[in-house]
Amino acid sequence: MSNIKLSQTEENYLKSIFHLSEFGSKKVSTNSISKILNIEPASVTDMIKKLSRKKLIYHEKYKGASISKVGIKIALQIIRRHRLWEVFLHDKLKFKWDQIHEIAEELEHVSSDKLIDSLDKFLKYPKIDPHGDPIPNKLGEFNFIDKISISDLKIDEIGIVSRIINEDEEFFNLLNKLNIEIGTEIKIIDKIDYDGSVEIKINSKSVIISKNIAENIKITKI
Amino acid sequence: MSNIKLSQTEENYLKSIFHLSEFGSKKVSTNSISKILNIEPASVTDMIKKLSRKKLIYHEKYKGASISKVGIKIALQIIRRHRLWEVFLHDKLKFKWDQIHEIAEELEHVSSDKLIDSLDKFLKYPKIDPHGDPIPNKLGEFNFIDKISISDLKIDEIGIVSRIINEDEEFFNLLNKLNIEIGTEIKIIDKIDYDGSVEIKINSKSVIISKNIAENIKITKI
DNA sequence: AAATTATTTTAGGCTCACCTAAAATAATTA
DNA sequence: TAATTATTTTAGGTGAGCCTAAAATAATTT
Repeated sequence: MSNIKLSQTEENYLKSIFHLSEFGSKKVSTNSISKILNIEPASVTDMIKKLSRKKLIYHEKYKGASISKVGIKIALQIIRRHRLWEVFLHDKLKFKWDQIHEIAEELEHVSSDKLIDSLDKFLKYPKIDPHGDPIPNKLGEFNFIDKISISDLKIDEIGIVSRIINEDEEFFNLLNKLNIEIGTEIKIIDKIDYDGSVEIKINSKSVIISKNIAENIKITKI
Repeated sequence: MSNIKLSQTEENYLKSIFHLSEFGSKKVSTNSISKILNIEPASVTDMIKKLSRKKLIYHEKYKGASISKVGIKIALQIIRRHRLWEVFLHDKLKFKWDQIHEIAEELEHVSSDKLIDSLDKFLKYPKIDPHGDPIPNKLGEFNFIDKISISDLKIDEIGIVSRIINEDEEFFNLLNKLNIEIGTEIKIIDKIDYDGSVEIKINSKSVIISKNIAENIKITKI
C-alpha cells in the first residue's frame, strides 16, 4: 500500500480535483478548485505545486492540473471513507439524509485503514451510500453505473430514483416535500417543450418539476 | 451551551490539563504538560497564554495553570466523545482493547454534538468505556467511583477488575497473558511484605504480580 | 492583429502551532 | 545565604495554509 500520509487539507484538495476531473479524465483549472473549496486561486496554485511535487497530480504552468494514478487511488480511499461513514450515520445513527454529508467530511479524515475495513464489515459491505453513490472497496474498485436523469426518460416511462446530485439543504427540503428519496418510483406524465419542465407522478400524485430539478435526480429505468 | 469552537490542538491541551489537574483540583506545571504532549515547554507556554486569554484556564506567570469551570466543562465533553468512540470501536467494530485509544484520539475531535448524542443512544447510553472509565453524560455528569487497586485488598478478599490505568501495549500484552480483563474475578492469596508483590488467583490459577502491576489494576471489592 | 478581459502565477504577509537559544524566575543544595 | 540547578518565559525563527496586490499568460472581442 502507498502509505503517504496526507494532511486533511491535502486530502480535501485531492478529492476535489478527482471529482472535478471526472474520474481522472479531464484537466482541472485552478479557478474551478478555488470555487469548490472557497479558497483564493493564489492559494490553490500553492497547493497544486505541493501535490505536484508529491506526484499526486501533474501540472504544467497555466495549463491546468490532472490527477495521477496514485492520486486517483488515494482519492478513491478518501471517498470510500466518506461514503462508509455516511452509511453509518444514516443507517445506524438514523441521521436524516441531508445531515450526513457535513459530518462525513470530518470523519473521512480519520486515518486508520483498520477502522475503515472494520466499519465496512460492520455495515455489511454496502455498495452504495444514502445518496445512491457507489462505495469503492478496499482496492478502489466500484460499480460505475452511468445513470440517467429524469429528463432523459420519455413520456410514460418509469424509473426508480437512484441518486441525488445536489446536496443543498434547500434541495433536500424540496425532495422531502415532493416525497422523493432513493428508491421512489417515478412515472413521466408529460414533458414541456417550452422550458424542459417535466410532469411526473409520484405515489399517484402528479407534479411539474423544472428542468434543473429533473437533471439533479438520477434514476434507473425499469 | 458554550459553543466556543476550539482547534484540535487546543482540545488536546485542555484535555491534558484537565487530566493532570485531577478533575480541576490541582495546579498543573508547564513541564508536565510538555512531557505528556511531547511538546517543548516554550511551546506549551504559548498555548497556556492562549487558553488563558480564552478563560479556559487560569495562569499566573511561573506559578502553573489551573483549569476554569468552563474549561472543565469542555474537557468533559472531549472525554465523553473519546470514551463513547472507544465503546463503539470495542463493542461494535470488535477492536481489541489496546487498539482503541489511538483511533479514539482522532475521532474525539469530530465536532458535532448531534453525532455524539446519536452515538450515545446507538450504544444504549453506556456508563463506562472498555477500560472501565466512566463516561460523562451530555451535561458532563458521571459516576465518580473511587476505585481501589489490587494492592488495597487483604488476603482472601475477592475483587472484580473494573479499570486498567496503564494503557501501554506492553501492559496490555501482560494482562492478556495473565487472562485479566474488565470483569475478571481475582482473589488475593498472599501479600509479600518484602517488595509489595501480590499473589493472586485468576480462574483457579495463581500467579505473583509486582506491586507496580497490582497498583495499575483497579477492582471493585465483592 | 490589437485590445480587452479572464485566468493563473508570483511576491510578500499573516496566523497557528511548533522549534531553539537565551533570559528570568523558582527551587534546591552546599 | 549563596551558589547551583531546574523550570518557565521571552525572543526570534520555521512550515503549512491561507490572504491581497500585482505581474504574467491565455482566451476572447473588436
